[in-house]
Amino acid sequence: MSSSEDTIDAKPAGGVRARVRAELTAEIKASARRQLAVEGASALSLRAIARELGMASSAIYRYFASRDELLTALIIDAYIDVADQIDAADAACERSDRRGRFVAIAHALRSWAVTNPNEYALIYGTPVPGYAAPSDTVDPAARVPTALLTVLVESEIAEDRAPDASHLGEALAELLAFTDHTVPAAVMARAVEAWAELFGLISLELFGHFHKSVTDPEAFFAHAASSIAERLLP
Amino acid sequence: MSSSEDTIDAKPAGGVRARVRAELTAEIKASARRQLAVEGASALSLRAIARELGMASSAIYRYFASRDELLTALIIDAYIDVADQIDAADAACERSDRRGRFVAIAHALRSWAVTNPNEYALIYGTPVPGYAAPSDTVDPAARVPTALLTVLVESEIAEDRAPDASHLGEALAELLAFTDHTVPAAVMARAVEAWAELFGLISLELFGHFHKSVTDPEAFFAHAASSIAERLLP
DNA sequence: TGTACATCAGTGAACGCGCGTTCACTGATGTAC
DNA sequence: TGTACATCAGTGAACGCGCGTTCACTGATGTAC
Repeated sequence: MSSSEDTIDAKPAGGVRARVRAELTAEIKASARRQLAVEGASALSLRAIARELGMASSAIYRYFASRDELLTALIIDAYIDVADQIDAADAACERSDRRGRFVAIAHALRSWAVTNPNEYALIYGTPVPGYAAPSDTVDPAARVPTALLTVLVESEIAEDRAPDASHLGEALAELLAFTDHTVPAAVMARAVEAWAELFGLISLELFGHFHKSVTDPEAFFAHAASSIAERLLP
Repeated sequence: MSSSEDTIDAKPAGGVRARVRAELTAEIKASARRQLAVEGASALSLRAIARELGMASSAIYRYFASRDELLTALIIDAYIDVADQIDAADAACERSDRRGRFVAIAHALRSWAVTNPNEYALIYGTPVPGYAAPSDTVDPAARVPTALLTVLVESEIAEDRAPDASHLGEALAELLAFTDHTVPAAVMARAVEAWAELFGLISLELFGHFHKSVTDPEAFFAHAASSIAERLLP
């Protein structure tokens, strides 16, 4: 989190060299993202990026130590990007309108996915074989589920009206601890179900399984999102 | 569907050559499946298969005209395999126990996915870039959703108790026609939601997003499946 | 049952391609005095 | 302000690898008479 270097507006501003370097780093990532769209993550090629940028393939190594490091940067960027969109959508809502916030978050998620299908596939689709996500990706990855959970936590669902959720306490222990046990297990279970349904809807749509069945995925998603909200936040 | 050739037990049985050919075809697919596990679909290599089988790489072309044709065969096999498992689970239930049938289908789906994560990723994960699924895959792919729908159709949900589902008539037109309009739009919407949630749960689990949150995915899936059944089949 | 011919499986070399990564290098930009 | 040195970006050749696919070929297995 040494982002202080980037935001300082002092005279040298990190120097001309640093600025040019940041720009080229961004260009490399942009070119890589364009490649994702055509070939998919596992076909991401440093040489193809260098070709598009008109530079020697070896020059990429001044910016990323390896192909995997580039992939990691793309993954982290994608997580940050969705999370930012989601947080913005949430922030635009009346704080007390929890259903509205949930629906807004859901729509922000789908919008981002439809606009950036390759980034979506990168982080929520089949993991790239042979690639092990480093721990840097964990925090950004947690922001989306956290945003969904926060809506829950801020609503005061003290009562546990769902039946027999005690047996889930163990399966969801980590999550319950994460919210300091302010959310009862049965409610948490419904939240995880909602989370799964949202991602299921988006994945089925983007990966082609709604072809010839759900012909208007956007309309259907809108319906599903509000019906989940009703179920989740009574 | 020329499976009659395979099942005939007459003397020549298609000839020795045909039998050997079928066996080697199966061996090639088995080796390919083993590769999926290690490298993922996009890294599937005909040369690696040939190496494992101890034959010249060019020999594979006596069995599959191209890499894509092999991939298609694997995809179709995977669809058939899940669907067979699901149908068997369904068939083992009391016909009238619709909730039981739904839950059995759900568990068969997850069991298959957990046992064959690579085949699951092949058909329900990120599509292989550059690969266009031929129309032969459509029918096998439809069997899983059809099994889920059939449970619905066979229950007599004549009443449409959910509110304002008329606006979904268009989005779900194909599905409603598929069931000869015996299922009202609102119920169909709940069915698609259920379908999405099942796949969402399985995908989140298999693709690593339950790590450190849902620590007992099997227990949680069991809970979710039965709560979906209650919601879907009141 | 035996012969003559057609079909097919499998071989091994080759074509042309792309890839990630390393390395010694040139020249430009920055830093210290 | 000017010089001397260190740092860094970018180059181009090379290493070693794997890939899908084609092709002319050798033998073995099947078929027709």
